[in-house]
Amino acid sequence: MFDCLKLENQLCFPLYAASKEVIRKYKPFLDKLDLTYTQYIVMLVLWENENVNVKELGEKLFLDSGTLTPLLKKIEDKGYIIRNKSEYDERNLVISLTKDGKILKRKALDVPKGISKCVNLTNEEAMTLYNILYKILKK
Amino acid sequence: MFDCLKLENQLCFPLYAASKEVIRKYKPFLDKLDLTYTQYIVMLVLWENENVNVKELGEKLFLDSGTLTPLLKKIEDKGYIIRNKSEYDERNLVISLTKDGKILKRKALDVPKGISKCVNLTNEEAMTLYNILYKILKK
DNA sequence: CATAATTAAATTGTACACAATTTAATTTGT
DNA sequence: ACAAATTAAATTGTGTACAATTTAATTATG
Repeated sequence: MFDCLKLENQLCFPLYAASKEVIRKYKPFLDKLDLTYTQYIVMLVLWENENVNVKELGEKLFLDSGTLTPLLKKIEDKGYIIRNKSEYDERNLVISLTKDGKILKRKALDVPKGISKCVNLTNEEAMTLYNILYKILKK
Repeated sequence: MFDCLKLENQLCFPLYAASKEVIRKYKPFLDKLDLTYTQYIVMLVLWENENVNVKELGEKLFLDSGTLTPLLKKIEDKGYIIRNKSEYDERNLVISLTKDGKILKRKALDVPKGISKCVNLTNEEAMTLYNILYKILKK
Protein backbone atom coordinates (compact mmCIF):
# COMPACT_ATOMS: atom_id res chain seq x y z
CA MET A 1 0.00 0.00 0.00
CA PHE A 2 2.95 2.30 0.66
CA ASP A 3 3.73 1.90 -3.06
CA CYS A 4 1.21 4.58 -3.88
CA LEU A 5 3.71 7.05 -2.43
CA LYS A 6 6.40 6.06 -4.92
CA LEU A 7 7.46 8.97 -7.08
CA GLU A 8 7.19 6.78 -10.17
CA ASN A 9 3.62 5.77 -9.46
CA GLN A 10 2.18 9.26 -9.25
CA LEU A 11 0.88 10.61 -12.50
CA CYS A 12 1.63 14.16 -11.45
CA PHE A 13 5.36 13.63 -11.60
CA PRO A 14 5.91 12.34 -15.17
CA LEU A 15 3.40 14.93 -16.32
CA TYR A 16 5.33 17.73 -14.66
CA ALA A 17 8.73 16.40 -15.72
CA ALA A 18 7.69 15.71 -19.32
CA SER A 19 6.19 19.17 -19.58
CA LYS A 20 9.47 20.72 -18.50
CA GLU A 21 11.47 18.45 -20.81
CA VAL A 22 9.37 19.37 -23.82
CA ILE A 23 9.62 23.07 -23.00
CA ARG A 24 13.39 22.66 -22.70
CA LYS A 25 13.40 21.29 -26.26
CA TYR A 26 11.63 24.41 -27.48
CA LYS A 27 14.29 26.71 -26.07
CA PRO A 28 16.85 26.67 -28.93
CA PHE A 29 14.08 27.36 -31.43
CA LEU A 30 12.50 30.11 -29.35
CA ASP A 31 15.85 31.77 -28.70
CA LYS A 32 15.95 32.58 -32.43
CA LEU A 33 12.66 34.47 -32.01
CA ASP A 34 13.81 36.22 -28.81
CA LEU A 35 10.86 34.66 -26.95
CA THR A 36 10.60 32.56 -23.80
CA TYR A 37 8.18 29.66 -23.80
CA THR A 38 5.42 31.57 -22.02
CA GLN A 39 5.91 34.56 -24.28
CA TYR A 40 5.63 32.18 -27.24
CA ILE A 41 2.26 30.78 -26.20
CA VAL A 42 0.97 34.33 -25.73
CA MET A 43 2.08 35.07 -29.29
CA LEU A 44 0.34 31.90 -30.53
CA VAL A 45 -2.94 33.23 -29.17
CA LEU A 46 -2.40 36.62 -30.77
CA TRP A 47 -1.49 35.13 -34.14
CA GLU A 48 -4.83 33.34 -34.05
CA ASN A 49 -6.98 36.22 -32.86
CA GLU A 50 -6.06 39.88 -32.93
CA ASN A 51 -7.19 42.13 -30.08
CA VAL A 52 -7.45 39.90 -27.05
CA ASN A 53 -7.75 41.30 -23.56
CA VAL A 54 -5.85 40.05 -20.53
CA LYS A 55 -8.79 38.09 -19.17
CA GLU A 56 -9.39 36.20 -22.41
CA LEU A 57 -5.69 35.49 -22.71
CA GLY A 58 -5.64 34.17 -19.17
CA GLU A 59 -8.58 31.86 -19.82
CA LYS A 60 -6.99 30.43 -22.95
CA LEU A 61 -3.58 29.95 -21.34
CA PHE A 62 -4.64 29.10 -17.77
CA LEU A 63 -2.67 32.08 -16.45
CA ASP A 64 -3.75 35.03 -14.29
CA SER A 65 -3.04 38.76 -14.43
CA GLY A 66 -0.25 38.37 -11.88
CA THR A 67 1.65 36.34 -14.45
CA LEU A 68 0.43 38.07 -17.57
CA THR A 69 0.84 41.75 -16.65
CA PRO A 70 4.65 41.69 -16.33
CA LEU A 71 4.93 39.20 -19.20
CA LEU A 72 2.96 41.41 -21.58
CA LYS A 73 5.04 44.44 -20.62
CA LYS A 74 8.17 42.52 -21.60
CA ILE A 75 6.75 41.47 -24.96
CA GLU A 76 5.73 45.09 -25.53
CA ASP A 77 9.31 46.18 -24.78
CA LYS A 78 10.51 43.76 -27.45
CA GLY A 79 8.18 45.51 -29.87
CA TYR A 80 5.89 42.62 -30.80
CA ILE A 81 2.67 43.85 -29.16
CA ILE A 82 0.93 47.00 -27.98
CA ARG A 83 -1.19 47.30 -24.81
CA ASN A 84 -4.12 49.71 -24.95
CA LYS A 85 -7.10 50.34 -22.75
CA SER A 86 -10.38 49.48 -24.42
CA GLU A 87 -12.32 52.58 -25.39
CA TYR A 88 -15.59 50.82 -24.57
CA ASP A 89 -14.60 49.59 -21.11
CA GLU A 90 -11.49 51.04 -19.59
CA ARG A 91 -11.11 48.11 -17.24
CA ASN A 92 -10.07 46.01 -20.22
CA LEU A 93 -6.57 46.07 -21.63
CA VAL A 94 -6.54 45.13 -25.30
CA ILE A 95 -3.43 43.45 -26.67
CA SER A 96 -2.65 43.92 -30.37
CA LEU A 97 0.18 42.81 -32.64
CA THR A 98 2.63 45.33 -34.04
CA LYS A 99 4.02 44.98 -37.55
CA ASP A 100 7.05 43.17 -36.09
CA GLY A 101 4.74 40.87 -34.17
CA LYS A 102 2.98 39.92 -37.38
CA ILE A 103 6.25 39.39 -39.22
CA LEU A 104 7.43 37.12 -36.41
CA LYS A 105 4.67 34.64 -37.25
CA ARG A 106 6.45 33.70 -40.44
CA LYS A 107 9.69 32.93 -38.60
CA ALA A 108 7.73 30.98 -35.98
CA LEU A 109 6.58 28.45 -38.57
CA ASP A 110 9.96 26.75 -38.16
CA VAL A 111 9.28 26.01 -34.49
CA PRO A 112 6.66 23.24 -34.79
CA LYS A 113 8.65 21.67 -37.62
CA GLY A 114 11.82 21.49 -35.56
CA ILE A 115 10.08 20.26 -32.44
CA SER A 116 8.29 17.35 -34.08
CA LYS A 117 11.72 15.94 -34.90
CA CYS A 118 12.88 16.32 -31.27
CA VAL A 119 10.00 14.60 -29.51
CA ASN A 120 10.27 10.94 -30.40
CA LEU A 121 6.61 9.95 -30.36
CA THR A 122 4.69 8.30 -33.18
CA ASN A 123 1.80 10.25 -34.64
CA GLU A 124 -0.58 7.86 -32.96
CA GLU A 125 1.05 8.29 -29.56
CA ALA A 126 0.99 12.06 -29.95
CA MET A 127 -2.70 11.91 -30.85
CA THR A 128 -3.51 9.69 -27.86
CA LEU A 129 -1.53 11.89 -25.50
CA TYR A 130 -3.22 14.95 -26.90
CA ASN A 131 -6.71 13.49 -26.31
CA ILE A 132 -6.04 12.42 -22.75
CA LEU A 133 -4.50 15.78 -21.85
CA TYR A 134 -7.50 17.64 -23.19
CA LYS A 135 -9.74 15.38 -21.16
CA ILE A 136 -7.86 16.50 -18.04
CA LEU A 137 -8.25 20.14 -19.08
CA LYS A 138 -11.95 19.92 -19.89
CA LYS A 139 -14.10 21.67 -17.29
CA MET B 1 -0.14 25.12 -43.17
CA PHE B 2 -0.51 28.01 -40.75
CA ASP B 3 -2.60 25.64 -38.64
CA CYS B 4 0.53 24.18 -37.11
CA LEU B 5 0.88 27.46 -35.22
CA LYS B 6 -2.48 27.03 -33.54
CA LEU B 7 -2.17 26.90 -29.78
CA GLU B 8 -4.42 23.87 -29.70
CA ASN B 9 -2.34 21.92 -32.17
CA GLN B 10 0.91 22.13 -30.27
CA LEU B 11 1.52 19.29 -27.89
CA CYS B 12 3.59 21.49 -25.60
CA PHE B 13 0.60 23.52 -24.54
CA PRO B 14 -1.88 20.89 -23.27
CA LEU B 15 1.06 19.17 -21.62
CA TYR B 16 2.07 22.32 -19.79
CA ALA B 17 -1.49 23.32 -18.94
CA ALA B 18 -2.51 19.83 -17.77
CA SER B 19 0.59 19.63 -15.61
CA LYS B 20 -0.34 22.87 -13.89
CA GLU B 21 -3.97 21.81 -13.54
CA VAL B 22 -3.05 18.54 -11.89
CA ILE B 23 -0.62 20.29 -9.55
CA ARG B 24 -3.40 22.74 -8.69
CA LYS B 25 -5.54 19.78 -7.66
CA TYR B 26 -2.83 18.61 -5.28
CA LYS B 27 -2.76 21.93 -3.47
CA PRO B 28 -5.59 21.43 -0.93
CA PHE B 29 -4.15 18.05 0.04
CA LEU B 30 -0.58 19.33 0.29
CA ASP B 31 -1.64 22.35 2.33
CA LYS B 32 -2.56 19.91 5.10
CA LEU B 33 1.04 18.67 5.09
CA ASP B 34 2.48 22.20 4.93
CA LEU B 35 4.23 21.30 1.66
CA THR B 36 4.27 22.86 -1.80
CA TYR B 37 4.15 20.55 -4.80
CA THR B 38 7.91 20.65 -5.40
CA GLN B 39 8.59 20.11 -1.71
CA TYR B 40 6.23 17.13 -1.85
CA ILE B 41 8.09 15.39 -4.68
CA VAL B 42 11.34 15.91 -2.79
CA MET B 43 9.74 14.18 0.20
CA LEU B 44 8.53 11.34 -2.04
CA VAL B 45 12.14 10.65 -3.01
CA LEU B 46 13.27 10.73 0.60
CA TRP B 47 10.49 8.44 1.77
CA GLU B 48 11.74 5.92 -0.80
CA ASN B 49 15.46 6.25 -0.13
CA GLU B 50 17.06 7.76 2.95
CA ASN B 51 20.27 9.76 2.58
CA VAL B 52 20.17 11.19 -0.91
CA ASN B 53 22.52 13.94 -2.01
CA VAL B 54 21.52 17.00 -4.00
CA LYS B 55 22.86 15.66 -7.27
CA GLU B 56 20.93 12.38 -7.01
CA LEU B 57 17.80 14.28 -6.04
CA GLY B 58 18.25 16.55 -9.04
CA GLU B 59 18.61 13.61 -11.43
CA LYS B 60 15.48 11.94 -10.11
CA LEU B 61 13.40 15.10 -10.18
CA PHE B 62 14.91 16.84 -13.24
CA LEU B 63 15.88 19.84 -11.09
CA ASP B 64 19.24 21.54 -10.54
CA SER B 65 20.99 22.88 -7.44
CA GLY B 66 19.77 26.38 -8.20
CA THR B 67 16.24 25.14 -7.58
CA LEU B 68 17.01 22.57 -4.92
CA THR B 69 19.31 24.51 -2.60
CA PRO B 70 16.74 27.09 -1.49
CA LEU B 71 13.97 24.48 -1.58
CA LEU B 72 15.84 22.12 0.73
CA LYS B 73 16.63 24.94 3.14
CA LYS B 74 12.91 25.65 3.40
CA ILE B 75 12.02 22.03 4.06
CA GLU B 76 14.76 21.96 6.69
CA ASP B 77 13.23 25.05 8.32
CA LYS B 78 9.92 23.18 8.51
CA GLY B 79 11.75 20.44 10.38
CA TYR B 80 11.20 17.54 7.97
CA ILE B 81 14.81 17.04 6.80
CA ILE B 82 18.40 17.69 7.82
CA ARG B 83 21.20 18.77 5.47
CA ASN B 84 24.69 17.48 6.28
CA LYS B 85 27.97 17.40 4.42
CA SER B 86 29.09 13.88 3.61
CA GLU B 87 32.04 12.83 5.75
CA TYR B 88 33.51 10.91 2.82
CA ASP B 89 33.32 13.71 0.29
CA GLU B 90 32.57 17.16 1.60
CA ARG B 91 31.36 18.35 -1.80
CA ASN B 92 28.25 16.23 -1.27
CA LEU B 93 25.35 17.38 0.82
CA VAL B 94 23.41 14.46 2.25
CA ILE B 95 19.71 14.95 2.90
CA SER B 96 18.11 12.87 5.66
CA LEU B 97 14.64 12.67 7.15
CA THR B 98 13.98 13.87 10.68
CA LYS B 99 11.52 12.08 12.93
CA ASP B 100 8.82 14.54 11.84
CA GLY B 101 9.70 13.89 8.22
CA LYS B 102 9.16 10.17 8.74
CA ILE B 103 5.90 10.72 10.59
CA LEU B 104 4.69 12.89 7.72
CA LYS B 105 4.77 9.89 5.38
CA ARG B 106 1.79 8.42 7.17
CA LYS B 107 -0.26 11.59 6.69
CA ALA B 108 0.84 11.74 3.05
CA LEU B 109 -0.88 8.45 2.28
CA ASP B 110 -4.13 10.40 1.99
CA VAL B 111 -2.79 12.46 -0.91
CA PRO B 112 -2.79 9.86 -3.73
CA LYS B 113 -6.18 8.60 -2.53
CA GLY B 114 -7.72 12.06 -2.74
CA ILE B 115 -6.14 12.91 -6.06
CA SER B 116 -7.31 9.81 -7.89
CA LYS B 117 -10.86 10.98 -7.23
CA CYS B 118 -10.10 14.44 -8.62
CA VAL B 119 -8.52 13.49 -11.94
CA ASN B 120 -11.29 12.01 -14.02
CA LEU B 121 -9.37 9.50 -16.11
CA THR B 122 -10.10 5.80 -16.40
CA ASN B 123 -7.40 3.43 -15.18
CA GLU B 124 -6.63 2.57 -18.78
CA GLU B 125 -6.25 6.19 -19.80
CA ALA B 126 -4.01 6.89 -16.83
CA MET B 127 -1.86 3.88 -17.76
CA THR B 128 -1.60 4.98 -21.40
CA LEU B 129 -0.74 8.53 -20.40
CA TYR B 130 1.84 7.26 -17.96
CA ASN B 131 3.56 5.15 -20.63
CA ILE B 132 3.71 7.90 -23.23
CA LEU B 133 5.06 10.41 -20.71
CA TYR B 134 7.82 8.04 -19.64
CA LYS B 135 8.70 7.53 -23.28
CA ILE B 136 9.21 11.29 -23.57
CA LEU B 137 11.37 11.25 -20.44
CA LYS B 138 13.50 8.28 -21.48
CA LYS B 139 17.01 9.32 -22.47
C1' DC C 1 53.58 15.92 -5.51
C1' DA C 2 51.88 20.03 -7.11
C1' DT C 3 49.02 21.98 -10.43
C1' DA C 4 45.30 21.38 -13.69
C1' DA C 5 40.91 19.48 -14.48
C1' DT C 6 36.73 17.94 -12.66
C1' DT C 7 32.90 17.76 -9.67
C1' DA C 8 29.07 19.22 -6.30
C1' DA C 9 26.67 22.94 -4.16
C1' DA C 10 25.80 27.45 -3.68
C1' DT C 11 25.06 31.93 -5.61
C1' DT C 12 23.35 35.37 -8.93
C1' DG C 13 20.13 37.07 -12.06
C1' DT C 14 16.05 36.64 -14.96
C1' DA C 15 11.44 34.80 -15.73
C1' DC C 16 7.51 32.79 -14.58
C1' DA C 17 3.22 31.01 -11.37
C1' DC C 18 -0.20 32.09 -8.34
C1' DA C 19 -2.63 33.51 -3.95
C1' DA C 20 -4.17 37.63 -1.95
C1' DT C 21 -4.89 42.40 -1.97
C1' DT C 22 -5.55 46.89 -4.13
C1' DT C 23 -7.17 50.14 -7.55
C1' DA C 24 -10.11 51.80 -10.90
C1' DA C 25 -14.09 51.27 -13.90
C1' DT C 26 -18.64 49.61 -14.68
C1' DT C 27 -23.15 47.46 -13.21
C1' DT C 28 -26.83 46.52 -10.07
C1' DG C 29 -30.32 47.23 -6.96
C1' DT C 30 -33.13 50.31 -4.45
C1' DA D 1 -29.52 58.62 -9.36
C1' DC D 2 -26.21 56.70 -6.32
C1' DA D 3 -24.24 53.69 -2.93
C1' DA D 4 -23.11 48.73 -3.05
C1' DA D 5 -21.55 44.94 -5.58
C1' DT D 6 -18.95 43.27 -9.29
C1' DT D 7 -15.34 43.08 -12.56
C1' DA D 8 -10.55 43.58 -14.80
C1' DA D 9 -5.80 44.68 -14.19
C1' DA D 10 -2.20 45.73 -11.49
C1' DT D 11 0.45 45.05 -7.39
C1' DT D 12 2.65 42.49 -3.58
C1' DG D 13 4.80 38.63 -1.73
C1' DT D 14 6.35 33.83 -1.81
C1' DG D 15 8.07 29.91 -4.27
C1' DT D 16 9.91 27.74 -7.92
C1' DA D 17 12.90 27.01 -12.62
C1' DC D 18 17.08 27.37 -14.84
C1' DA D 19 21.29 29.40 -17.15
C1' DA D 20 25.66 31.01 -15.83
C1' DT D 21 29.09 31.83 -12.56
C1' DT D 22 31.55 31.04 -8.24
C1' DT D 23 33.42 28.42 -4.43
C1' DA D 24 35.27 24.57 -2.32
C1' DA D 25 36.65 19.79 -2.41
C1' DT D 26 38.55 15.94 -4.85
C1' DT D 27 40.83 13.54 -8.60
C1' DA D 28 43.86 13.15 -12.55
C1' DT D 29 48.15 14.11 -14.74
C1' DG D 30 52.68 15.62 -16.05
